Amino acid sequence: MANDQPPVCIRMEGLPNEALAQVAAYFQVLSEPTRLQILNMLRQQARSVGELAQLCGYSSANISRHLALLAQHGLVSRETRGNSAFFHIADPAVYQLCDLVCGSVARQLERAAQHHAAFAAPAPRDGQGG
Amino acid sequence: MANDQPPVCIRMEGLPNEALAQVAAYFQVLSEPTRLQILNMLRQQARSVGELAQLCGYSSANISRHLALLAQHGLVSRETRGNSAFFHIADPAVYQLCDLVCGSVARQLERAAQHHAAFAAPAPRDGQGG
DNA sequence: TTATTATTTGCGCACTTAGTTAAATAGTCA
DNA sequence: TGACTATTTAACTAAGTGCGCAAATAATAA
Repeated sequence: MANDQPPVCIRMEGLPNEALAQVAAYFQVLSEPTRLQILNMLRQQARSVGELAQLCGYSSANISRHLALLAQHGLVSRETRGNSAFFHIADPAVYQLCDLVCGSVARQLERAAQHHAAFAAPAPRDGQGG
Repeated sequence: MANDQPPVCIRMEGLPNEALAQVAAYFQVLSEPTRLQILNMLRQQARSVGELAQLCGYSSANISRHLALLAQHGLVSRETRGNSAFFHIADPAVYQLCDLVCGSVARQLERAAQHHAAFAAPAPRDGQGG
């Protein structure tokens, strides 16, 4: 399977509330640092539950639940190997998403830093913060 | 006002946990149907708190809190007009994000529907569910 | 000034969720 | 079969969140 991402050209504008709830649910899956950590670790290769648990510093039970949620929303897929469960990324679009958010967060942090600097400095002279 | 979105080329990969928490926080802001509704309503024009409250069917207090959160993360901006507070989109990138998620959700729903159909019918023939 | 309208904030309630430990389930090996 | 390992699920706790109501705050009008 090379390209399983058809351009589903859908816009959120005009979506009924039911559909908005689905979109919100997807965002909610990504609203947890631990789950983002997991996604980061699966970026290069598939990993088992125990492996991810050790890397994250949490219990296997906890990571298993996170993985179940990620799988439920189609972000990761499960594969049984021996008596372990390996998970790999199922929807690479999630990385586009995360990178977009990283950009927005970075801009916001920059703005906040300038705002903060405006209180520390007596007069805003030049916008070339350094 | 042309293009105030410099390509901040940041990837989530390799981000420290602190930064991941910021990214997660941004996603969390978008993980509420009411807030997505608000963003949808601000797509075309700025609106006041009371106006949004009426359109959403919630109290002004509730909408005010949602708007404060959105503003705190740089998604909307506040502007005082008369004795009303008007809010407008500050980070248009949020719509890219939402549309991307709409695509992922749509793909996931399609997959789920096929999965569901596989259980309902003995042979996958036609999708005319009633 | 007071009256009116709009927004924000304090408080409580119902509900959700991330984390734990312990028990249940699934798969491998002898 | 039983012993062992890995994963999942159940039960629970602590913390967070959305909501409405009511009070506080801000801005306009008289």
